[in-house]
Amino acid sequence: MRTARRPGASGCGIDAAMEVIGGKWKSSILWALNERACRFGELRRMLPGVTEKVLASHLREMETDGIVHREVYDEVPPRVEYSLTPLGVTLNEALAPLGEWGREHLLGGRADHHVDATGDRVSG
Amino acid sequence: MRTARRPGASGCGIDAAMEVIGGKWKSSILWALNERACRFGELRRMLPGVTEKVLASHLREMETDGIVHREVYDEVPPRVEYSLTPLGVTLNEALAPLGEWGREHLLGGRADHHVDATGDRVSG
DNA sequence: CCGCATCCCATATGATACTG
DNA sequence: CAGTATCATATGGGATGCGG
Repeated sequence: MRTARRPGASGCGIDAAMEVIGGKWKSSILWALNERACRFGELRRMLPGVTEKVLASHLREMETDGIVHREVYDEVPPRVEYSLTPLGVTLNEALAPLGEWGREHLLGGRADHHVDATGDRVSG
Repeated sequence: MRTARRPGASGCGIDAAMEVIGGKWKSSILWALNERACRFGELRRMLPGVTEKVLASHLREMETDGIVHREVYDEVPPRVEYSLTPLGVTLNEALAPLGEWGREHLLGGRADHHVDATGDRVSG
């Protein structure tokens, strides 16, 4: 990531967007945070298999991209909470159709999914 | 690609979809083919910077994924044409919102884009 | 012209250990 | 708990050359 793929390669913003969500866990993080703010350790547990390094890297990139907000509480037990910015929410919304497509055509099934990123709970 | 990222990582189809369009040039290819069928060399020219190997690899993966159709004409001058399958068209449509998001929020501008992937010319 | 095979490198990702 | 540093590995992707 952050390699700034040559602009205008495809002529639309997909390429640019792909860079933002290009990380292996980016979409998962996005999805996890879509419901509520989470602490570092929480995200770790919600994303089985991700390592601290990768999680931290992705989180920082996403923060740089303006889709994730990092709230630090300098309490005695260190605490940091990550949440989606309004921009992150819009990204999640833009991602929804793709998610549905994948579910429909790839996972080969439309379970009665609980529409989280379709605009129902974009309040956070 | 083809690594079959662990299913259910994020709980929705985004992860699955990401695998289909995960290649560096996948989305560009998709976008290029969205307008009309193209020959190998054409695609090469349309995607400045891509190498034959990568282009061929991506094309094959996309064919395997059922989003690209490969038509072979065994004429004296070898000719092969690639085009989007109906599934590929739907993928492009699902990708449209993401593309718009990227254009709006990343490229920082909504030029009066010629809506190619929004369903206007999904005829082929 | 279409496409594949091989070698090579850059990068992303992962495992582990350590610091505040 | 949060985050960093280092090392190791896997994969993608690029360069080049060959075959149909």
